[in-house]
Amino acid sequence: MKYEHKEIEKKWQKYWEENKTFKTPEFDELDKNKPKYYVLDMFPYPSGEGLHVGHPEGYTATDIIARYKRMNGFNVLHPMGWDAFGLQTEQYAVKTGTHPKIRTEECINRFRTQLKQIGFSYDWDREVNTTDEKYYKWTQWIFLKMFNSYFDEKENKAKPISELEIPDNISPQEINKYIDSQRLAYIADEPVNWCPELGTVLANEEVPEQIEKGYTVVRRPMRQWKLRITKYSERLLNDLELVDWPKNIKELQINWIGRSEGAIVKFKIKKNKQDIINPLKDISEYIEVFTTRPDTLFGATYMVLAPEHPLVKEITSEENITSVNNYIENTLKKSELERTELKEKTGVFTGAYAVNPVNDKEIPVLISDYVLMSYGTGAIMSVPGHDKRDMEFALKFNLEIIPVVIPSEFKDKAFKVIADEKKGEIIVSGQGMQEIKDTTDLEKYFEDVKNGRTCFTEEGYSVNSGFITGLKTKAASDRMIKWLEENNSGKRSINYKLRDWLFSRQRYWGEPVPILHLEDGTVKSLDESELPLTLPDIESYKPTGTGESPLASVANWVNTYDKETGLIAKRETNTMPQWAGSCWYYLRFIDPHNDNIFCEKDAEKYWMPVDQYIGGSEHAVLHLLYSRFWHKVLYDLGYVTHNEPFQKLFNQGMILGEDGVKMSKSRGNVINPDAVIEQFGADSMRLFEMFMGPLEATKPWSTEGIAGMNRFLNRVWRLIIDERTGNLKDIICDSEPEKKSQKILHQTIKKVTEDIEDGDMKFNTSIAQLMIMVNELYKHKKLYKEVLEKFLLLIYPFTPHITEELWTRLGNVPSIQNTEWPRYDEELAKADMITVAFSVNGKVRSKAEIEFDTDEHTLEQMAFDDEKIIKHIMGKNIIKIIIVKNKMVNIVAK
RNA sequence: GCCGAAAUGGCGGAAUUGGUAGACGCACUGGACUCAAAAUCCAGCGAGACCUAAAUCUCGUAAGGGUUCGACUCCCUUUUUCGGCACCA
Repeated sequence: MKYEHKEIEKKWQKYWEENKTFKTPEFDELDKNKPKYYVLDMFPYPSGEGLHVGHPEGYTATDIIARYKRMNGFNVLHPMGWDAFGLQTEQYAVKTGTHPKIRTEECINRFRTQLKQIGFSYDWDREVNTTDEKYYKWTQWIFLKMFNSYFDEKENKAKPISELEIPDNISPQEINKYIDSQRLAYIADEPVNWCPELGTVLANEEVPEQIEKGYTVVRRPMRQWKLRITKYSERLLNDLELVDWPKNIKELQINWIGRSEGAIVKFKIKKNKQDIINPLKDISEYIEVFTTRPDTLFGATYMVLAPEHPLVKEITSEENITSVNNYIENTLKKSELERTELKEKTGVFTGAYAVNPVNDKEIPVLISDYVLMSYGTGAIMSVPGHDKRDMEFALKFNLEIIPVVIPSEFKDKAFKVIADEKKGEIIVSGQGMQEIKDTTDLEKYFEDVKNGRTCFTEEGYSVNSGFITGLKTKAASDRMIKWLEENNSGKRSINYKLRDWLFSRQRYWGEPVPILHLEDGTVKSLDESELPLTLPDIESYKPTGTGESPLASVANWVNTYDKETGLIAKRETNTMPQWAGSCWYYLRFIDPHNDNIFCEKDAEKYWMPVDQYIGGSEHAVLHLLYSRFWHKVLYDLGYVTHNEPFQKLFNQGMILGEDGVKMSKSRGNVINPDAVIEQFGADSMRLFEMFMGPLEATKPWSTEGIAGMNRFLNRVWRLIIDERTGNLKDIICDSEPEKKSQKILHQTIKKVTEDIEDGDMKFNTSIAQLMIMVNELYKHKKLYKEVLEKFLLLIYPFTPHITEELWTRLGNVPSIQNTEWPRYDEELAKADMITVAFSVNGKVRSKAEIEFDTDEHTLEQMAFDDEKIIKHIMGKNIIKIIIVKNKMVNIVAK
């Protein structure tokens, strides 16, 4: 009887389902004395195309871990669900008129069937679906928690809005406005990323991907919901140290958060050379700039504002109004892409001047689109000598360049250093130096900077900079900040690139935002008891294009009233972005059917954090940053007990087509997992995906490769089953295994155990060892049941179906899952005989088989007795002998 | 441009507290079995030198240099590929 993968796989999948083999007991019934292990996949978006071979790669790895951990006595949580809100389904609805709910269900059913075919050991009773009302009720609930919270700067954490202190100087009319301005979820009326083709706005994090897909993204002012993720910049950055994540993902988040240290400097403004604007009463007396190089302040020769800067209109002088307005208009017309494209710098003069606080020098104020309103203060001081962009701009507009930093190698030529016992070093300018060194290259450097031939942007020593001249960049910056603070002209400041999260979408297929807009103009949240706020049925899913969601047209849904006050109200018609549901799904898996709370606290405390999280790196700054943020809010409010959700993260690599390029329909190189399973079986596919190489590597698919895996499983089958009779092979016996079999077995246990335990996800070497063991057993005349059983246990996490079958055929009771993982004996796992290399001058000249742990002296003797070695050292002087036990002997001879 | 990862046979890959380079699989070649094929089994398989074989030797882990008795592994320089960011002041 041959190995019939189809029959066997169907049989065991049915068995597992009927017996709920992989069910994680409810929290009440759980044996809490056992250690826990939460192993999670990034749940998929169930697209219409179904699963592709990339999905099962990570899922197989987590499945191996889950099965292994269960065998090692852990309570394992290994769930699966659906991230099912999304534009693709909605676009399909627009095209076909099919309700997204129906389409979503179809896709989910397809995905579920496919996943079950691969034999993953999920606890399907915990399946979640982000589009299910029972699920998104809690997504909305968490949103309300954010709406009803503020960020306490002193304690660096979120707190309920009821604890917000209202400053004394706020009038009663303004209180609501003040409260609204502090909420973690708030409405902002600012330029946003508008995508006309999709008919919706996008988060900053989403823009690059959509542009790559060929969509356009323009900046457009709109009233939008935002989440105050920027308040968590520092914690999101610092807490990366607490988690075991790949370096590159941490790096991506660090870059995205983009912390930079520096100072804010206040510049007084003159509308023209004579007047100072409203010096006493107006707050626009100053314009603030952010700089990371306060040490270069003496080199600031002009100031540039972003065209959208609110003070531009105020400071522009009469004669410059036309050109300034034209420029602003042109900028606003540009898309985000055009705006950030590197091109020749443009800009116009406002007619105003700023006063440099350190030397009272008047410098012109210009506007240019290379300064972004969204970063820092939207204004910069320009130091063209030491900033490339400023240099480029200065050369084009013929602005002054002053060198204020020199590279370290010029230090001795520029300064004379006199040691002083009390004050350390006193620096005297180069002009007064007694021993004048050749300073021509220093002078050339100054000339080059002034002429724009050189732009030195690195750290060095300050020159031409008054009280900081002679100081190293770091010290000069500190000294400057101190001066600014003493003179009320600025302060130390830390800036982040991270922006608040644009959280609303003008689409139908998302969680409705549970907010009412009352007739008196106030904004009010629904009561928790009113959740879920469900999506109404609708005529057309088409985006309106006006920036309003299709929900706006459902009058009987939109128009309502406030139960508390009786005021007429309109519902918020924006929905939440796709990322919302995935921000907390890992918590719902812990307690998926609870109607009273999103996740019961004791259960949360037991299961969290996720011990191992596996998914693609495309979520590095989207899902992984957003969910960390939500988790921290929930942590601050006391709903979860851990600061970070995902302790250990691993990114699987991409699987390419057989031609070595990314799989795509247009290239026709897409591999369909259904066809692979049909031909070779799920076990072969699982085994092959793990054998292709380390999990994180990007590697091409190979049909011939998977045929090889199938061949191997056939070999495993025939090792135990006699194909002619269908019975066990005659050479299998019950007696105590002899040493040769024990040896290979224990070596294999050791290798596989260590490979799974070390977390490197290099299962290719475990499989190689399993193959070596099979090859070895084929050479044996006698097979021992015990050895075969342990072999099955070892390969079980990789290929569960065939092993369940062989396990029962060897006379055992299913499921093999309930058997303990085998232990190895270190002594038995050691090799008896080992090959050592004898080399002369580092070149291997001979080898010998010897007993393991043969002592150094014997090794040396053997080397000198070796004929080939004698040949190579004859007539030479022995200079040195290096002996490494169990490895080699090297003789150095001349 | 900046940051990160990587480069080993025909292919996927293995080997690092520095110690036999190429485990394991694929492809390929030869043989056995067969009327034949498939399947299976056995053997070979980095390049080169000597007519052939064995033996032996030389070269070989992107390129060049260095440290060392000994380097895929450590250090410096360069090239290429992939991923990310990109006027972030």
